[in-house]
Amino acid sequence: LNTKIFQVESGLLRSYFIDEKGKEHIYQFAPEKHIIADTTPNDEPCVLFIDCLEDSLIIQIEKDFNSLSKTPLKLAKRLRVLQKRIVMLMSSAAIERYEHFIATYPSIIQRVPQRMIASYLGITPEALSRVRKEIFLRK
Amino acid sequence: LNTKIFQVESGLLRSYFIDEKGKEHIYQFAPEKHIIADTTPNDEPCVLFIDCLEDSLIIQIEKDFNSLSKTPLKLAKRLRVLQKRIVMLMSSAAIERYEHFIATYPSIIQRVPQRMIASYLGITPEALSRVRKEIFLRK
DNA sequence: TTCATTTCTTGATGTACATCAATGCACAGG
DNA sequence: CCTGTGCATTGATGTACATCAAGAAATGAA
Repeated sequence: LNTKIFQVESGLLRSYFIDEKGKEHIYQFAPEKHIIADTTPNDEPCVLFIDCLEDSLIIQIEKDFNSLSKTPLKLAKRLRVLQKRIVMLMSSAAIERYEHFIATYPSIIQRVPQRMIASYLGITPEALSRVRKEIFLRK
Repeated sequence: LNTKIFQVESGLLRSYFIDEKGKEHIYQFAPEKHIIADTTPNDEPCVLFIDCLEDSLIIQIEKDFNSLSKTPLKLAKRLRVLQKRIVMLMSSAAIERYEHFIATYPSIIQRVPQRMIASYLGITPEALSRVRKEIFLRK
């Protein structure tokens, strides 16, 4: 069921969703200390799937959204991440989103295959490959 | 300064940002009962501008993010909206985003010019005009 | 090692949207 | 009444990315 919030102690999780065409999109990577959740309203079916990318230790920090008064700071942090994500999706080209990603999550680059990063960035693996080539050629 | 959260009692606000090319993108519409904020971290400059689209009555509900324990439910609601927004931006074509918008915010359509809805959807006014024509021709 | 499987890359082509430019259409002020 | 001034529409063209297809490179199992 949805409306659960988890905190990652160690390891790496991801959440992702499947669109109408069957295509998978990674919504979030959650390394150590991050929280991960499907915030779909209770009366709607979940949209996010969550799974482990590495062996991980996870704590369930709240059992539903109606009793989360102890964790507002973590929620505020999530809001910041989501705001930045939306701003990037609306205004930046793929290459800029990738550069922002590696600046923000340098450690994740080495821990997941490129196609997952592409999926997180909202582009195809082919497009990410070309973006990386472009960055490489600039130097 | 940023890190303030406002609740709209009546009227209609928007938040928007300007990208590197000088293009404006509407981040959020906030009609009655909605909350609106720039959740940029305190140590970074604000990215969102907020202004009124109608005469409005606004309450500042928290003066900063470090003392928001009284409003976690509102934050949870915002998280849901943002999650849906990201899912739509990543997986839906402009026409689907528009149809979702009119289903979700039917009243806002009549209250703001189309170019603002286009900006919220992440497309140009021209593209929205064509989307609307397409929907009209389907009937 | 070898073979299988998955991932990454590269090229050719397609498409959804942006951009640019022109026109139409309201509404407000003279 | 005209006449701006912003908004919506339409057409022509451009572009960033997707899709499809093929090969190369990495990864892992026997």
